[in-house]
Amino acid sequence: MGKRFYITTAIDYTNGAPHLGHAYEKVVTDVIARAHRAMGEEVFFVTGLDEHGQKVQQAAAAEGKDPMTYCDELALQWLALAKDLGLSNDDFIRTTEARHKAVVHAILSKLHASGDLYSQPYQGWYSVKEETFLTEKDRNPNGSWDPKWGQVIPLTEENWYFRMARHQDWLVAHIEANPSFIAPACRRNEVLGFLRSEKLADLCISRPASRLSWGIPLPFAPDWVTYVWFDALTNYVTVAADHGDPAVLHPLGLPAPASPMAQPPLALWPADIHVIGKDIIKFHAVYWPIMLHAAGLPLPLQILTHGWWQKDGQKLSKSTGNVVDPIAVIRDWGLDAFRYYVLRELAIGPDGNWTDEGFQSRYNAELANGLGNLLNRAVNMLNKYRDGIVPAPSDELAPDASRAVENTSQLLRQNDLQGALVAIWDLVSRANLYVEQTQPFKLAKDSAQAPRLDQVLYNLVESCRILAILLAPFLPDTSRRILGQLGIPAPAHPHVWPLTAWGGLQRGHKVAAPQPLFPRKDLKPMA
RNA sequence: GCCAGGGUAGCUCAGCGGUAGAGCAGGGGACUCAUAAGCCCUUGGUCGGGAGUUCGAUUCUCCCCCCUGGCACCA
Repeated sequence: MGKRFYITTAIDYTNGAPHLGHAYEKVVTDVIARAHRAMGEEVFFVTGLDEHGQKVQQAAAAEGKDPMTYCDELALQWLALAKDLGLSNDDFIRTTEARHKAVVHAILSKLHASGDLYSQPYQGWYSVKEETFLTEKDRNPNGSWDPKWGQVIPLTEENWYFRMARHQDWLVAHIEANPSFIAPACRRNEVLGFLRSEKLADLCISRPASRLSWGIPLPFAPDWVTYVWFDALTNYVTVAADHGDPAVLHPLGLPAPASPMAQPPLALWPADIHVIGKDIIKFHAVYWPIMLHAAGLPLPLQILTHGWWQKDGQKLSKSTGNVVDPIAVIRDWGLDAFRYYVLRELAIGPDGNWTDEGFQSRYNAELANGLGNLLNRAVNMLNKYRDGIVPAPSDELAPDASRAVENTSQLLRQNDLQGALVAIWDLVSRANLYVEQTQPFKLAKDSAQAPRLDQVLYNLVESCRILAILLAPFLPDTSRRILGQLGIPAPAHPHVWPLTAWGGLQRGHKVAAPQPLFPRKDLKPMA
């Protein structure tokens, strides 16, 4: 039972419909998962939903539904998104599942027993209308409360807290000793910056059940439910526990689960990468490591933080209609066009800007004119001049192909998906240039040049075959379609990287008919 | 306010001591296998402002201006 490469997305909070940001994070994670599979690793990729909490409770009530029904209905929408995005996830976690409650209870019980949790009254100003405590920051400069809060009353409430401050020095040391723990580096610096300058406050981990019923009760104090942290973050170990991972079961004192999911048991924990958005970095780079440390569990190896998307230089906003609907883009342009644009346009880290013009420009220039046209002209010429029969191998472009494979592999290992696509397109450009330099359409007119034409055609279709393999993690469907046109069946297993070796196409092999991969589209405003 | 990172061709960015580069966009050309795609050539910048160090600064130092991100419950 070898340790699998375990990668997660953040779980999404189900108080609305999915948008570009959600879709982006999932695509990034999917590509990394597929890349590791391609390069020979056993991978476990999980995404899911965070379904508890006040907003869900309120949204359900507003629709006259009980929360579980509300969550079940929304979950269908999110499962559909995962399918539409072509995700290769191995599990899908929902925090309302029984398997999750068991693990949350186990962690909380362990921390309670070890004295890491304590209860304490909190007194503050409470908005009855909004059902939330207010702070001095919510107060108007003149000391009054904004009318939007309605009636504001002083309220005392007992809650449970998690001792964090005593782990602060340990965490700083851990981050310093593990430079790749928080990526990219600018995020690491930010986390170190505030960890060094501010003393961590203990974390309030509960809400009275009387005020928030939609949650997991504290195992040692059922009049409270656990509040977000131990509920949402714990999902990552829930999945491992549910698949029978002893690295989680033993420290938490959990029995091996009876579920079929745990047969055979998998070794998942610790996670290799948590992919998250920059907005939740403190939870993943500060709270989560401390929670795990206190519970005696190993830490994830990397918190990989991506940026946010804007549209036309403006913040995405439902109220102003400045949104990108990933489902609509996929419907109109195809899944791989969507995946390509978000991966190629934005490196993992900085914020990005979606423009319809940019999308169409990359679609036409890079997918249609670059990759698609290369395949089309290569397959077309082989059909036209050699009845689709592959000639004897020739290795004129082998060094270029192997450079592309080498660069792509290296960049993928660094999670530089954007850089890897650039490296792959270097080969696309090289092969297109090769056509101009060798002019096979002229060679075809002179029977004395037949041997030379054979060489050129082989180099072209073989380059296309290697491109299909390199693209498999990024554009799985396109990869299959290229192989299809080359008359090659889809690989039987995901560990395809050995197929990047030059010379895979055999003499005498018959390719299929050419068909445009990405039909060119006229530039016009997107629907 | 504090911390960090930036301000270089129309756009996105690389360069970081020896008087500027790429991709895209714009302009021109030869070709024709191809999704009128691809290929070749090309216009275009007092490198945010000022001072200093230096034989010499886009590159180093200082000051100023502007932008972005972070500063503890938004992917």
